[in-house]
Amino acid sequence: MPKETFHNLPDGKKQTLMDALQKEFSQAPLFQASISNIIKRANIPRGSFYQYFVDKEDAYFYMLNQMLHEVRERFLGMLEKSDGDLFDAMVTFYQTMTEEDENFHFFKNSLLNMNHKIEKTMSKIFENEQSSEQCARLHASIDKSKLKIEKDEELYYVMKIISAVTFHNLIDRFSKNLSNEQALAQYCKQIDMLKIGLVRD
Amino acid sequence: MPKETFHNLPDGKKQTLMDALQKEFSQAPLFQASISNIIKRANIPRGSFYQYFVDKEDAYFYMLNQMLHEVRERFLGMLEKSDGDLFDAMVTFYQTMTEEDENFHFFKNSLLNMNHKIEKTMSKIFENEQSSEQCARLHASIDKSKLKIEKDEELYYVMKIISAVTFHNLIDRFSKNLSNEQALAQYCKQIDMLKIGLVRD
DNA sequence: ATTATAAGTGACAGGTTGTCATAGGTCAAC
DNA sequence: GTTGACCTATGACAACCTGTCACTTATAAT
Repeated sequence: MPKETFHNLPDGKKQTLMDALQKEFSQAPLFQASISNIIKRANIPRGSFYQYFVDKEDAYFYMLNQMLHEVRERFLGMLEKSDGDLFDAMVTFYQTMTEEDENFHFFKNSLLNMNHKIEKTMSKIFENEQSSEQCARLHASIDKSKLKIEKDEELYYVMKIISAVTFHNLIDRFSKNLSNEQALAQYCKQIDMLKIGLVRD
Repeated sequence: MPKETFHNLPDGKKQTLMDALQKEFSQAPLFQASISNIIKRANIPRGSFYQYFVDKEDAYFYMLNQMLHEVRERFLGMLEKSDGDLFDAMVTFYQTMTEEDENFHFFKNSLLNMNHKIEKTMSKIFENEQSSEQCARLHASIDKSKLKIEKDEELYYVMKIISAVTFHNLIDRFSKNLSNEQALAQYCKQIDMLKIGLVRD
């Protein structure tokens, strides 16, 4: 987490710094991004950076969390719009993630170089930890009657499966540079298979 | 790929170097491993390393591929032993990957810091690219009559789904330090859900 | 004005990487 | 056995990067 000092910063300076972070992390994945670049861009001295953040990771995860908050809201919105149909919402979600908005390159880099810490953070979009309070809203928005689950706990596994497959498809889309149409078709195919199951009755 | 010079090395020296690589990459993930450490361990001068490999990545992927070759053989063996039942074989495979053999830490590091390039390489275990010749043996070993697929092409998606879920479970197992029993139970649960499908009929 | 507390700063030590000029070995041919 | 072609070995080096720290400057409160 950023240090107190960062939060005390006047809005202008804070924004400049955020922009610098955003640019650097859009250009290179976490492990390749450099603090030197960031401070050059933000035009702050080296010492100041360490006044605000513990290190590169700290800054990165701050950014990432900020962005994910929006994404999560968007996802919950989709879920409500699709009357609690998890699969429909996921497909819509998948599509928005492949659209080239201002955060496209940031997410692309993050997905292509996703270690377990990044993934854990990203999974918050579908907040899902067993016994988390935060996930109440998610649980409330999903129409469970459509799902083949008996206990609430099983929803946890459903979410795990779906998010695993979704992230993998996004990564595939980016690493192979598939067209949006191709990638979407593949994703939908897989979602369908998840729905009906993989073994013959 | 390692340079010619590496292959020309006398076996003893080659082995020493491989051991040094293996140790370094077991101790730290690719992005944190250092060439300086490797050459210290292997007791070779800096210039020599670059005589053998293009860079750290080159050395890493050489190692990884070597190891994966064995793993793949093991997996195909399991598949045959379980009479072509893909799901049974996967569960056995999952278990062997969580056993603490000599390569345990190497794979743990790789899984916890798996970018798309590492993942692509690892997926070779379940070699599966559409229109690849290499995957003939895999296709031959799987009893497709047990699967809900119509065209051969659909097997591609089945494998994608299963490997996505499997890798995610392995990562979960390692990052949360679950016990083998706990982790296996969760994995089997998810495999079952994949088999029968996620939506109510 | 004085003092305490917070923030800003850049030179620096210690580490890393990839390169390159130089030195050393091997082997076939003359 | 000398020559030259070719491959390999070597470590000093430039260029970079990170995290720290002693020091300066600002702000606020008494």
